[in-house]
Amino acid sequence: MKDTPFVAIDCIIFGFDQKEESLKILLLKHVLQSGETTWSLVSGFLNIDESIDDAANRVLHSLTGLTEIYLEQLHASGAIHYGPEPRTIAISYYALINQNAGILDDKYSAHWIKLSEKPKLIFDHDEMVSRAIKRLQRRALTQPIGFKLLPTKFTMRQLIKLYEEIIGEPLDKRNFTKKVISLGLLKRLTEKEKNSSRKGSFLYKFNAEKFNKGVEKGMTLHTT
Amino acid sequence: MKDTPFVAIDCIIFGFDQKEESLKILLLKHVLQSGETTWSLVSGFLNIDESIDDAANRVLHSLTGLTEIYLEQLHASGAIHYGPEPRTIAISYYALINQNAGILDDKYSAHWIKLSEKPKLIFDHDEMVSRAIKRLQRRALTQPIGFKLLPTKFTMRQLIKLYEEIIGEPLDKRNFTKKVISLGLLKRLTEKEKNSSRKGSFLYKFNAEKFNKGVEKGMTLHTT
DNA sequence: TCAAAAGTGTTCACCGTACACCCATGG
DNA sequence: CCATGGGTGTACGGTGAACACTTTTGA
Repeated sequence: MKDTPFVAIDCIIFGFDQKEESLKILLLKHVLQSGETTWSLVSGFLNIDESIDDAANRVLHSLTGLTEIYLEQLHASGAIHYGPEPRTIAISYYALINQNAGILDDKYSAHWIKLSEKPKLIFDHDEMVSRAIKRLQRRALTQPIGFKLLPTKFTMRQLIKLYEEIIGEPLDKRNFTKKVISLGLLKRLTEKEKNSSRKGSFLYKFNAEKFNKGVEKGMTLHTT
Repeated sequence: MKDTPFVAIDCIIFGFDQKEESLKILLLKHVLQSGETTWSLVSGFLNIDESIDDAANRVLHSLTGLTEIYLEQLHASGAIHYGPEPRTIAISYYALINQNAGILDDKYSAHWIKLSEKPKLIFDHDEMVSRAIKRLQRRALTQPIGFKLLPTKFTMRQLIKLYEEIIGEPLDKRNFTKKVISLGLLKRLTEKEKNSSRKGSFLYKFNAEKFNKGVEKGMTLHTT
């Protein structure tokens, strides 16, 4: 028996589907020789000559083609009698993608799945996902992290819908708008987006300077 | 070269010295053959046949004799070119000890060191400590976790001093007392502790039921 | 009698929350 | 002209924060 375990890297990748206005995660579909189908997180193994953060980036890039991703370590799990043999410990990361979660499917055999429609995953990946959701919820309420899931220009409606998806509760439009504006995190552009409504709605960008300060101060959001 | 890394477990163990009213961590002193002295966290290696949580408990117990400890995983670190060869990744845990941080020194060759007097530690243990302090500070402001550092019966003064040590700022006695009482986390006993003052001060215990609810609701503390 | 710690209330300012109507425009 | 989504302000209550004096009793 080996005396050191394998180290797996598992990534919970969140994306916001702007069309469906829903939060999704990127999953890999495996078709076994038996014909059975299983699902897993985007995963790989740590190489002996790379740091674990590098490994997470490599895994993410090689399976999705994505780069410059917000990535944060979540947890190391290493129960016995659960998961693959030989002995493996798993380090999970969660990632936020600021691109429309509807593209890049076929090329990489990864699929964007609505959180509410998530199939059962292998090993302890389900537990990792629920841990990632909790982390995302906590972060969203204390840091302006949700912005990392949106494209450069976005409407206030998209921002609200995104936060509603994350925390799983409806938000008050006026209070939310007031809050994010008063935090100074946003720049309203003069452009309007005209597809979604007859009136058209303003586009916003992030105010990058204030953004970083805001992370420290925290960002409390109104619910209901 | 091996293709899987060693997995180290490093524990940041916090204790509250009631005599000195200061927060301390438990460190191991190593005297090298050269006569040089180095310091490290309480550490060990993951065995192939135990979970990582079990490993943390084992390491903690074998080096301190302590059991039934509050333990929480912090982070996995695994940079290359830093730390021991052969390749090792380290999983850090932080622990809170509810016993007076002045005992059990000699028996286990571990030393309680004031945070302000912490020597430089080996590898990336300093980084782990600062991460642990941050975590403890955050937890202390949102969960009644600080109670885990006190004995069963304690005075309000001790509780305040502990929180002041944790967050590194003075607290308003009246506001703090009001807050913790209103949260219902405490039971005031009829006993008084008579050593610290002529008047004597009431002893408190935790209200275990409300304690767990309080964890969910959060506990905000007054500063200044 | 005095020193040293314990105990206790009030006021103010801010912010989170609830809540509803008019605007612009493409069809 | 009307349906659809966009945009905006006010009033109330709760809570965090500031702040000082009296009590007790061992030495």
